[in-house]
Amino acid sequence: MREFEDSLPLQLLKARETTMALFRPLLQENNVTEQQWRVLRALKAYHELESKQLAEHCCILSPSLTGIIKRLEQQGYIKRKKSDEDQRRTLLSLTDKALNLFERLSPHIEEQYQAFTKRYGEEKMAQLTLLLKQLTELKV
Amino acid sequence: MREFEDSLPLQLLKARETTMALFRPLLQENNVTEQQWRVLRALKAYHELESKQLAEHCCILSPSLTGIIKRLEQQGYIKRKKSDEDQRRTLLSLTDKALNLFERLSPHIEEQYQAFTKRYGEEKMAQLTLLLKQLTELKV
DNA sequence: TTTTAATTCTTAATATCTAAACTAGTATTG
DNA sequence: CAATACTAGTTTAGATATTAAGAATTAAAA
Repeated sequence: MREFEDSLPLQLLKARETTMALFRPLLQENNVTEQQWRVLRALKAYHELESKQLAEHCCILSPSLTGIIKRLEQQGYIKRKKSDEDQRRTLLSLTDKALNLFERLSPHIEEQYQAFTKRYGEEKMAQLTLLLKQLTELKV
Repeated sequence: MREFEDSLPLQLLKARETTMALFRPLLQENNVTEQQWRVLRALKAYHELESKQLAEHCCILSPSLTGIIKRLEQQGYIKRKKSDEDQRRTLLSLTDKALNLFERLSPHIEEQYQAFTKRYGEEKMAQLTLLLKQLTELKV
């Protein structure tokens, strides 16, 4: 039987914990959860998305996203509108308040990222990114 | 601003999803959740642990672990006893029922692992493991 | 030794995860 | 066009995550 710490899912989980630790304090100061931030970032990158696509990009299941969107809307960070062609679809996008949030946070995020990359090593960072990408592409 | 998909935490999350997809069906067939399985595996590796150490190994916070342990105990997979020296501590260990579960599942788990390693490549697997370990050790 | 501080575990409140069932709108087929 | 199948999104129920606060016990300091 494989040893506990050799488990690849666990290694990935711990690595993720380590990286998220860099950003968590900043997010917490601004009352944004980790998942909310993921959703906001996806919407910033794609400008307008349907709920299903958003879920795909963020690795969040639809039922979770329903609640996350509801709360983000209440906080005034995102707006929704019904699609004209298909009444089932909802189009989501950011508000100005959300864009302001990015203005404020992005510099600090980037700073953390740079500092971390330096500590870890640019080369390793590139290697790791490549390996992760190749792994994820095995999915199908 | 960094592009959405370049986010290291997101890459780690997706990679983890990919690897967990290998084992999820098996766990689900046996009515064990991902976290429960993680706890059981840690206890198998260390034989006896306090709640706090267990949380550490499993990357699960104490409040979550309280509930997980309660349910695992109800299902007859783990047993608890109070420490003699320190009444605050609770010692946890596996029952025979849990050991039987491992007998049944381990071969299939290992099989999935082997197949995946083959697809991904042994060399890459080793590289990835090393990079993740080095990353996680930056924590402190 | 009495008070204070630290530690282990639990509870509470809110957010999220997961699988399954459900609603409403759309597309297909006969 | 009516019956059926499919799709996007939601709700539900139970499990877990996260932060803060609380209870019990032990260690440290005055």
